[in-house]
Amino acid sequence: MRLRLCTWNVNSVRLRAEQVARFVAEHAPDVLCLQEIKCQDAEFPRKAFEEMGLPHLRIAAQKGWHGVAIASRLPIEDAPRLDVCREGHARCVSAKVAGVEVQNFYIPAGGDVPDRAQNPKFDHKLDFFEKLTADMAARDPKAPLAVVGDLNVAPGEFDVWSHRQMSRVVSHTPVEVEAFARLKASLGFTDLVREAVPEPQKLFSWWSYRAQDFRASNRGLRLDHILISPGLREAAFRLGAAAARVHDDVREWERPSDHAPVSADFVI
Amino acid sequence: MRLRLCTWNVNSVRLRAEQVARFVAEHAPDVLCLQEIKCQDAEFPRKAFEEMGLPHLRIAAQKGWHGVAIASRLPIEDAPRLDVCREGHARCVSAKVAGVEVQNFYIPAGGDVPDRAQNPKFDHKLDFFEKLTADMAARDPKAPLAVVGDLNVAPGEFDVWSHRQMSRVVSHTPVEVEAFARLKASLGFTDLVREAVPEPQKLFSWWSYRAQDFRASNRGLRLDHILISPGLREAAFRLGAAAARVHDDVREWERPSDHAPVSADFVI
DNA sequence: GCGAAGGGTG
DNA sequence: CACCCTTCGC
Repeated sequence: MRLRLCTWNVNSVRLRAEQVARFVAEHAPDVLCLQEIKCQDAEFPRKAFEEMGLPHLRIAAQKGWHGVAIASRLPIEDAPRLDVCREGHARCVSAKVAGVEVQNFYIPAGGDVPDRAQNPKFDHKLDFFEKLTADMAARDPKAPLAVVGDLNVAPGEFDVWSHRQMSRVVSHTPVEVEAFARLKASLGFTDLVREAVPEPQKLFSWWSYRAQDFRASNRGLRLDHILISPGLREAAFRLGAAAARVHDDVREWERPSDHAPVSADFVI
Repeated sequence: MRLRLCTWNVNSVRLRAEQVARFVAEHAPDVLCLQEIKCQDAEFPRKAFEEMGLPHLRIAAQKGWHGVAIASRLPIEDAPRLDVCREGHARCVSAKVAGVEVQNFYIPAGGDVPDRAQNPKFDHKLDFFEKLTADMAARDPKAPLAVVGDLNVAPGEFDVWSHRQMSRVVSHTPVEVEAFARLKASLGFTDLVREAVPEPQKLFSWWSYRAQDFRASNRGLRLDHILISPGLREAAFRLGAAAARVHDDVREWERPSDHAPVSADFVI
């Protein structure tokens, strides 16, 4: 069976309901992980997701800010609820679908100043990575697990439009890149989208709203990720190469999110 | 030549550009007076008005609030600029089109408490009426003049959904009704829309956004007016009865203003 | 630039 | 309810 897993920072699920429906109609994800739903649980457009064919939901929501959800075509079983956000924000949600554990995160952006002592938001971001890394280090690598979401770090030099300029900017500073690398190493994760689109190809999943024409300037960052455990590698590579991509055309739609969806196919 | 003069409180001309275009396409006003354009001069959608066939503009604008404009199919000449708003708001704009002077006003709503001493907004509203009345009293009645706009007073008992209840509510209190009557008397104005739709017919031009179904409850007010000087009466009645109306169907359109357009035809 | 938030107005 | 404002975050 093919299992298509997608992750998308929608920047308000209520304002983006139409675009989500279009993406689901065009690409038929089996599991859709959302970040920045920006609504309370009761405000989530459940009916729209039912009509899209994704009736099974796990939602972690709060008023107005953050918020994550997993919508699934197939029934959802419980998966461990991680306690990695010290501020109590709605930034983590989990599910087990077709035997695969999915952990969906919206990691804090981290503010402007890349200094833990000066900037509590940056400290929170690194603390989030540390807690998450510690949890993953204790896992069984053979269990099928996907860690997905807006991790708010562009981990490689080809994941940013300018490695030199971005090295001083939050999302691509050395300390964040190292935190990402430690998370990846903790369980031997595969960065699946990067495997499918190898370096030195540039690959982005986010472009600022501030650019007039995001295609022309193309000052993007790859912030949205699908990391898979060793136990899920076989399912990802059963057809040879990894089938994973960024749906950057979605960034051109009417009233888009600033993030594009990212998807990966598994055979399970 | 037929001259169709319309007035409409659009409640943001930028958000209502489509509805204005539709109204102009369906009713072909020669002169369209707008209130509550809610934008600065540079933000006014000039191009859209050119495309509607109303390229001649007079705009009195300020940031975000109030703001009035006159858009015309025919060239505009200068008309007296009245200094009747003591707060310096963008509430007055004038034009002379085809020999007819048009004075377009957005008179202050006046707040909640109908007491000049307690409520400075109510005092401002009455002061505005007094200054305007004084200016009009000094005019030549034989000159063709139209005073139009959102005057924020429902002057007659059939201009409100409930005369008894509204007599204690700002817009229909006795002191406002008297202020309106004095303005009307100052130059011998004709309330043209009321002439076309005589009492005791109820006639409204505004319905609150708060009502679920404005047709069902029909708790409207007639706040938008076309007053004409004795010198313009002949042009209004040349075909017998006055051709003036409220376009209440517009209140049912998608994303409507809370005010409906009002129009009057002249033969000049 | 584009989302939220709360506050003010009609 | 539905516009404006400002502040905030990304």
